[in-house]
Amino acid sequence: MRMTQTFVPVLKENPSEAQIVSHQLMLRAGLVRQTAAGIYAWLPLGFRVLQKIENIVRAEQDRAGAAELLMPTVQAADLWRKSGRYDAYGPEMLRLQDRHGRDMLYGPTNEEMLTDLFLSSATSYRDLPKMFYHIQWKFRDERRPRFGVMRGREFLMKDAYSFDLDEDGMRVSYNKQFQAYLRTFAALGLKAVPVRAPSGPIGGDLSHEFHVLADTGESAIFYDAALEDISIDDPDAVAKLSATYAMEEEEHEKVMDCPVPQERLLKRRGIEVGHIFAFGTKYTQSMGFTVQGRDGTQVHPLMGSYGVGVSRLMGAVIEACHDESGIVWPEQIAPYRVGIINLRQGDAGCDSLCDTIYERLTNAGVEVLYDDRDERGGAKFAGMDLIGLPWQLIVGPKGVSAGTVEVKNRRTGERTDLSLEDALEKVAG
RNA sequence: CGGGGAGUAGCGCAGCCUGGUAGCGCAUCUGCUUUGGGAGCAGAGGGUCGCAGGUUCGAAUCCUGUCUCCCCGACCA
Repeated sequence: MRMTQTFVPVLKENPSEAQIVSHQLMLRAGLVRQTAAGIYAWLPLGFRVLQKIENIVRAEQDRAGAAELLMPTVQAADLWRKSGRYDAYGPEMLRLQDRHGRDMLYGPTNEEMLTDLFLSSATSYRDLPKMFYHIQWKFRDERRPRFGVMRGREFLMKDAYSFDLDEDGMRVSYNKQFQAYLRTFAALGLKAVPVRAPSGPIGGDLSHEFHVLADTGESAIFYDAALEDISIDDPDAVAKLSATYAMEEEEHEKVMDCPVPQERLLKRRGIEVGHIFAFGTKYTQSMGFTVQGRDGTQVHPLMGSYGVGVSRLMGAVIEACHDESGIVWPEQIAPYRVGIINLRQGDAGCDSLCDTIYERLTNAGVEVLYDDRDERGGAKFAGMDLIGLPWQLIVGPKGVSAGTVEVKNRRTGERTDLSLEDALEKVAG
């Protein structure tokens, strides 16, 4: 993509509404723009990142055996009256009426809808276990939206729902999602800590929150240093992690005798990016969902639900991956892999070398953003650093006459002059 | 929802106290000079001062109402 063809409105100054660094950088790098409190438009660069995060989440859900579907954003109030949550949910639910005066709502979550969908076709224990997920926009009318995309009112969320015949099965499903979460956050280049959580209003007794470690995180978490030695590739990772001490500050303070010796107890800040629950029959009971068991009796399936804040993750990644100059994207989710900086736009030698690089990388399937604007070098350098693509190829008159291209690694700052061939190879990965 | 703050040019801000018809930086446009880390000079364009009432000869400025946004707290992916 050429910079002159896409839309990347970078800002030199910090917009006054942004307080935390991820919010500032998202606005400055032209990823998003706020349209109302807690509601954002995703600009071309931000949208690309969002889709990449989504695809990583999707890949791990598929691997865990969850079936993807897509449920609507607008739901009928009657569905929620069945479960009793229409009245219980409170002002965070955005309620509306259609032209006939029917009560509708913009979905804050989908337990009712999915249970209702599955209930009519699942009649036997043979239909279980089953796990579903979808990635959809949700709306929660937060009292105070803040931190940009990290606590918006409208947000993109992956939520998964599992149905099992018994406790053991429910635990198996729960662990599958647990494992999927470990893989997902690792694939995003993040360090995430599973923290035992009070399950709150959804109910049930088995629940974990996943916190991405970042100094600017909202919540403080305490955990056993041993947790850091557990590899997610360990087949017993879930069991080991579940057994290792990790608590949010508030819960930690309630613990009388912390089982972790002082010298091994770590305190870090984290951003909650995922939350999993196993809550049993809460909705299958209220929604009247039963299947016939092996012994002929009717039983309520046991459910779990599993959320990942997809749009929030972008904020979390930036909190964890940035420096003074701007964003430093992990390669997997960078909007483009390579940025080309033409230092002398309009100079025949520079233009043609840039065109060659652009075409060859594009043909090789490498995602490239070519800054072909008629701007001075300084502005292009600063802009490219701000946007944070992993690799920069810098083309100027000096290099053109010397037959070299400068390759810069955004993360390390390392810069090397290479021949065209070597530069292309280095950057192609 | 309680407490605080802010709405003036695309962005960041001053002016408001002590009413007299709007200014600065960045950005934009034109020209010239520049060109390897957000260029220099000269010129130019752009604002119903959030909105609605009121006071006044006269309101960005004073009064009332209202909308929006931000921050701190209590709740959430």
